[in-house]
Amino acid sequence: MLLLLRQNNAAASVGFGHCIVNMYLMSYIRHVNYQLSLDAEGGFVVKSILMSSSHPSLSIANPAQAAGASATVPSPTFSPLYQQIKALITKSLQSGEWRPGELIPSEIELANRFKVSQGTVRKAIDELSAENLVVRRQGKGTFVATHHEARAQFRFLRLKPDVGDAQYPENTVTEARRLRAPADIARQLDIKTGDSVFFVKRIQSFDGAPTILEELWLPGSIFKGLSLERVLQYKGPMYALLETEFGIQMIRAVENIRAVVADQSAAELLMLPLNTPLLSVNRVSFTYGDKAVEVRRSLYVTNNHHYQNELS
Amino acid sequence: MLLLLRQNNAAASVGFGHCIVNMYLMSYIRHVNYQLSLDAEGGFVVKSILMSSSHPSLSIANPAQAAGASATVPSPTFSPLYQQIKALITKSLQSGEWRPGELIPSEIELANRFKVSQGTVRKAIDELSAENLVVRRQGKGTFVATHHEARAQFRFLRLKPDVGDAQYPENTVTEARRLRAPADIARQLDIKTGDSVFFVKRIQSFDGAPTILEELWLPGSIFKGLSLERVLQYKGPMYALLETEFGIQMIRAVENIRAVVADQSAAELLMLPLNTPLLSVNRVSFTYGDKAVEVRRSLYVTNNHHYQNELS
DNA sequence: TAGTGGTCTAGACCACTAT
DNA sequence: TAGTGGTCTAGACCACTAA
Repeated sequence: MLLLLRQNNAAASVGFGHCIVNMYLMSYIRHVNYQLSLDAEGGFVVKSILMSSSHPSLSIANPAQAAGASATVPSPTFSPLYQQIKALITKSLQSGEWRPGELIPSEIELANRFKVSQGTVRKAIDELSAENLVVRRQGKGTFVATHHEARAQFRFLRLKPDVGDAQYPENTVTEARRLRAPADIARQLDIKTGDSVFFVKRIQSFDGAPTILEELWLPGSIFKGLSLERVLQYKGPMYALLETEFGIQMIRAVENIRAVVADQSAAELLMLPLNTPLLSVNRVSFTYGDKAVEVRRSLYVTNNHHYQNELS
Repeated sequence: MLLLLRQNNAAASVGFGHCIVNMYLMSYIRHVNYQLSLDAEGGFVVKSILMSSSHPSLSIANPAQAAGASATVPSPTFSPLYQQIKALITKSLQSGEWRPGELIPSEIELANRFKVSQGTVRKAIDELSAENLVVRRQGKGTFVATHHEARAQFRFLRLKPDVGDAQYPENTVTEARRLRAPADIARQLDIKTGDSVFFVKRIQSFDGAPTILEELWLPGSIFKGLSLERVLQYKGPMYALLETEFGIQMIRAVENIRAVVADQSAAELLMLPLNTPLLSVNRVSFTYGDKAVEVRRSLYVTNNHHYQNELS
């Protein structure tokens, strides 16, 4: 059951199943309490709705959670309608109702489904598009973003050649196995030290020159069944593999960058003199719900490349 | 004189002075030619407008420039109305009609001025806000962004302490003088080698520890009268000084980052051992119209700090 | 030709700020 | 209370795509 709280609607209607409860929220409503019970299909049925009025300036704070129903109901807070719609669409993206690369329903369809105007759906999708979760294509529709696309290849890779256009790196995996999470990795993945993680070590080369040496840690509980064979066999971006095989989409990442010098091991693997300065990039990647699903520690050779960043 | 080309307006009206020419643009219009002449007040007067029709699929390409009037008329291309409004507002920001920190006219006022709906102005301002050129404040109005503000201090500085919150750096200027632009600097500033530039060298410290060693080059033609005294005297962000004293706002920057090791000079100034790895950050900053107005080469000590970047 | 997203309008009510 | 930006709607026409 969906429950949307809206600012600007005089109608009050209550529905069940996959439908909407429109509530006339006037500013004098202080509390909304409602009782829910499970119906035959595992959904919720509204047993009662209580509202109490109070001072006009007081607003309504998260009635769904107050009712203890936050676990299953999509936790509608008193946020703008388009934000609630955005959250609902995001939930469908997360649940796999529409898979990466697929067309999502048109704005008009979504507007009908959620019983809001097209403009409100549009604003929700505008934000999703700005966050690169979906891609709009005029005349065709709106598509779920995917890592299987030329455009997406360099979305998370900021290392550019000093001259010429960005190229696809050539991949050499040197290690890929399951191991127990060290404390620092576990902390960044929000799991427990010693929990199972899948570890990958690889070298990426441009024009035959080893340029990136990186180590990846992926939570074993999420990426069950990942193996050396699968990693070796797959040609293409790692995030595309994870998306297709495990249904996990990387949608955001934070990188912390430092300067270091090459130690013996790095120098050998990157075919550089000892103590060559390198960029150390520590990335944590997130999927829906701000859940960390990858730690990646990379060393970038910046002799003929640079890390490019736009500020505004 | 303003000339707006609009997609969705059945009215065709022609006005003079600070007003608008609404043109009914149907898709069969192939060319728009108009002759302009100067009026008594230095503005333009429309002498004639010619349109020729053609195949429906052909669109109109920049009639103002075709008419040779691009120098004074705000070069209205056949872009969406809100983009044209955005360009006009940007022009007013650039010209200083509204100064940094000041309130700009309300959406309704701007809508009246440009003879468009409030919604169209809103969409234009939405984009300006997303680009950090203006700041919206509900109930108060829309303000021109400024570097004189706590929030803006870290807009262009991505170096964060490993522990604790970002702090204000302490500044030590070691050099500030006029000199002739070296070839590489000149190229990045889009000026000629040997042209006058103002050069600043300074050290920024956090908690007394020298952390950033940087050199700045500013085009002398733009920042006339900049002096060692002025730079030493001013306490606060460099960009705030440039904004206030010279009316030049930094609105965008591109950074290229590499790893290097400290040479003798850097090691001494940063009080580090020789060959300590450092981040080398080469920044080019831009003002309105994508005009480069600063080259900044910084060395960041990343022993207790890191360069933080969000990817999405 | 039908369907999609893109632009534009007009009008309503809201929350927030200042007077 | 008046004025601002924020949300929401309904409806129109546009450009683009594909059948």
